[in-house]
Amino acid sequence: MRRAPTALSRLDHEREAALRDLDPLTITKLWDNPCWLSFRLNFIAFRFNDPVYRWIETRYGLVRPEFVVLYAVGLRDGVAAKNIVASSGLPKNTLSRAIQKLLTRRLLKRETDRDDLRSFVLRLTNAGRAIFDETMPLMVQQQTTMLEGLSEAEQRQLCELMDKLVIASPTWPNDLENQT
Amino acid sequence: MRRAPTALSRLDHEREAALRDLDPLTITKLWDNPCWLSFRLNFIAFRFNDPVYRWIETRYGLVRPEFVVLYAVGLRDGVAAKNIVASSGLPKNTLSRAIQKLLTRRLLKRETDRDDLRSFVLRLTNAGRAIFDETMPLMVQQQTTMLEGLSEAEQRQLCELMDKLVIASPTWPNDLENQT
DNA sequence: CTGATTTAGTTCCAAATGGAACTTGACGCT
DNA sequence: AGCGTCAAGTTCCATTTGGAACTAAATCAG
Repeated sequence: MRRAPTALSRLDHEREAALRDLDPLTITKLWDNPCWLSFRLNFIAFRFNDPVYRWIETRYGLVRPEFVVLYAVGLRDGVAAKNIVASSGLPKNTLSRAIQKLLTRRLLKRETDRDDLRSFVLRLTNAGRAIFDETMPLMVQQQTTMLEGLSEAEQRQLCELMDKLVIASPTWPNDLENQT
Repeated sequence: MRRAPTALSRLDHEREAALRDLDPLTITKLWDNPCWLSFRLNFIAFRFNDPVYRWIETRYGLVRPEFVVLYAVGLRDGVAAKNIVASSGLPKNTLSRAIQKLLTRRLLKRETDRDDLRSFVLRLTNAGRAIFDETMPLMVQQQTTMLEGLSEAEQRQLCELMDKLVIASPTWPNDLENQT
């Protein structure tokens, strides 16, 4: 027996529900698309990002780049703008402005880096930390909900597979044309 | 034996390379982040999307929303703007403009939908199809390269796990606050 | 059938975005 | 030390973006 009958029918039921709720073009992009990987990645990521950014915006009046900064500094106290640029893919002037905004709102503070006078060390203020601490559990909850459809073992598998991809990523080409 | 020694050392070598090439903050976001899922999704998706969009822009002068339209119509001839809106998450005015641009560049044509006179049926012209046909193999190649670090079995696993997530996605909340 | 509501797509305009130039400091190299 | 190149962050400004209002067609309620 490959799969328990109940599991099968449940999956079929859910598949039906999914096919009913999703736009036909979305279904094509997900299941009839040679580039299934990127579209599924984007699709799943969007179902996480979109609620998070809308929450952050309506609750705290922080727009996307601002929250990117707050979250980054929350995760790793003392980073510089350049690190956020490198890790987010956002242009540095956008992030510069986001940092200014957070500074004037006193959610962020900074001091010049003793080792590199061009650079600043960023830290959250108590108010900034409060937003981070309030938001993190909601984000974790959203992630938990999203992973609930997978068993413990499957969640671990997913984590490991994505780990392998990330580890391999430095070898991937940065340009389409450089593929021989 | 859990893992062949060569595989282990190879992984360690690659892990070291990854840790060396990536910004410290990126490493934190990937491996020391309660919300590992979304960041890894975004990270891997970005390594695909970014080369693709830069190629499309420099090669054909198409910006992101324009290529989103071209790709969507290429995948599924006869879709309407509303489908592209629903499947891409881009606002409808942005897509409206992208469609106008493609129409004037004669990469796209449209006819009114006989069943709904508000709506249009979109199709690629030969010129539009040529771009799609030229780009698709490069995108598939990029995807293949990205998946090369995984075995056949692992690739299938990844595909199935993402499938399950997508199938479950209609049950995920659309708002952070609605979590009880 | 008629009026009220919803939907597909467009237009308007204030705001966000991001490439490019700029400023200041770091890091070669000789 | 002196000069050329590079890097961190900011500023400038033309372009893009996207919320909101709009038009016209479809759908629903009575």
